[in-house]
Amino acid sequence: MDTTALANLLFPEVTETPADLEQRYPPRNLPEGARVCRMAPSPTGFMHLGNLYGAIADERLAHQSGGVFYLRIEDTDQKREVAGGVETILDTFSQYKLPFDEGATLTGDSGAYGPYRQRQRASLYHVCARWLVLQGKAYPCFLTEEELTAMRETQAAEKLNFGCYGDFARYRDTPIDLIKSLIDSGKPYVVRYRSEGDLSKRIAVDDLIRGRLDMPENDQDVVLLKADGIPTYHFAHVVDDHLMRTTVVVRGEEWLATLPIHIQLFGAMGWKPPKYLHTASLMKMDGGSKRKLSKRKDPELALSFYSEKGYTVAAVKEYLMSLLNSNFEDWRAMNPEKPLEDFPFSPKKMGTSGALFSIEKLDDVSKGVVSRMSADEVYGELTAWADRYDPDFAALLRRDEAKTKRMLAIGRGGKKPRKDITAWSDAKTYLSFFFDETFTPDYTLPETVPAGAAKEMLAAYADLYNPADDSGEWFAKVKQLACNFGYCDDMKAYKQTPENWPGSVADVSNVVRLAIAGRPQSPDLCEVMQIMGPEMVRQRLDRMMGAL
RNA sequence: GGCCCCUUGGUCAAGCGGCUAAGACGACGGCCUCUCACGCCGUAAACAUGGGUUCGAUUCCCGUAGGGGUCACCA
Repeated sequence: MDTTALANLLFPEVTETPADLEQRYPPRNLPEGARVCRMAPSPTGFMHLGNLYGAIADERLAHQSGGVFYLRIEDTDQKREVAGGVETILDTFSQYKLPFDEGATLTGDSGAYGPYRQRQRASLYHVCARWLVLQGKAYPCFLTEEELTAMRETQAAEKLNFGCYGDFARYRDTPIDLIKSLIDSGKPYVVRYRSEGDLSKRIAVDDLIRGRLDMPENDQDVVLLKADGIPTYHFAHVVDDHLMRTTVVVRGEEWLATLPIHIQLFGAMGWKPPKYLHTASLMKMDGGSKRKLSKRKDPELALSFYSEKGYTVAAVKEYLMSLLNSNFEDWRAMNPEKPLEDFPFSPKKMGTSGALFSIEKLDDVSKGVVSRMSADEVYGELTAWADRYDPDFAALLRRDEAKTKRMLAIGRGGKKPRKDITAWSDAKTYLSFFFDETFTPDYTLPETVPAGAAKEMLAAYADLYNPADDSGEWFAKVKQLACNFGYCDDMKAYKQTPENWPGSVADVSNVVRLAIAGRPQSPDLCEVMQIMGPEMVRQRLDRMMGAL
């Protein structure tokens, strides 16, 4: 076979060789140990937890080592591409504060190893594919979709492995004249790698978290270039990660099965493969068993889910980091105030089996994160969230900015801060009683207080109430009120012999709480009343008395 | 079906030949307490299974089972 003639027939426009590309994209000049990692999403308009999970590992690995973290857009599948897909990707990474050093931008590229969109790299893949053809390692294949399907059925019937290999690779040794006439007749074709691999032979590959892997060689003639001349993932990965000088490829474990293909292709090109780090997939409990999170079935996989609920960026990252590195939680407990970037991230600490995503755990992490924020920070983030998802609420927050901040400051800042807020959507619930517009009281009284008594208590309290009272004076008055109505003002005594009283000071204070907050729970009532001010307090006392 | 990965409480997980098998979330109970939230104390709860190797296996090896993934001109 005259491979030169075949190469010229297939790639008449190609004049360069891989050696030329080596020159154009020389090895990076980086200090020893610096890692080059990439985030390589498809612009499908859908960013999910898995993307972020891997990206955090990429970003940490790169930046912690003084290396490069770059963005490459894998747009080789036009069918799945969505308008604005790249914008979504860029927005997500800027929102989650994972800064790229180079890569695709909204309008083009930034960096010396571009282009960073695979479709724009077509000529690069062609140079490499042509070279493989020249070496006799690649050939055009004219198998149609129907023929491929039929092949698979035969293979299934005969209990053989699926795929295009050995004798099934019918176009391997097609004479060049026939190839030429098929091409001239307009028959579409793909370019396949001609595999010399043998399933009975083994290869060893090292994975950064799994250690040495022992796998069979690849014997499949995989597609390098699709009929439209655009590469498949396999070929694009090899060409791009080599020419872009990636040193660590972080990707999901679903790529483990095709790793022998990649190793084979790197070998065929005469290139050294990068290091690999295959992450465990995020799982979810479904019925009785675990399964990989699916974007069709699981709304919580989409990052937009967390934005809408108002989970903070910091909380989602912290939670993901705790899944990524098992010792992160301990480190965080020791270093509650340090930025995430100070944590010494290590691939060795990553787990190999799929972690079940737990929203309860996220909530716990989230409460901790929010409780450590200042009232001003909470106000700022909450308002920004409301601007986007709940403008009416945002307007209330702005109108009463100073008071809202004081409300948010209750129980904040000490050693043991309150943890009422998980995400901004429930901050709204938490604050709802504070604004007349969202105040929807439920005046269900404690069982120990009849309506008539409650009304009298409120009237009596209205007389006692002094806006200037501090918490000591405030509570003294509530106790006095309790006594006046024959309720016990000593909780210890009451718990010993509850039958001696109609109820306790807790019930009495809850009547007042009901009037002020419209519900049986609230943060420190005295503080709340001070923030509301006498006018609002009296209004609310009157409102409840009227309702009873 | 072939191949690959994985297997410690409900969940996330320490462990890396000898331990009463950590810790966290969740659950439950209690304390604190004017409610709630916090905090504190406590309880229940695990090495999938069968063979080896060894004085000794959660830990090493093999098998089995189970779970997951992958076998596209998708990534």
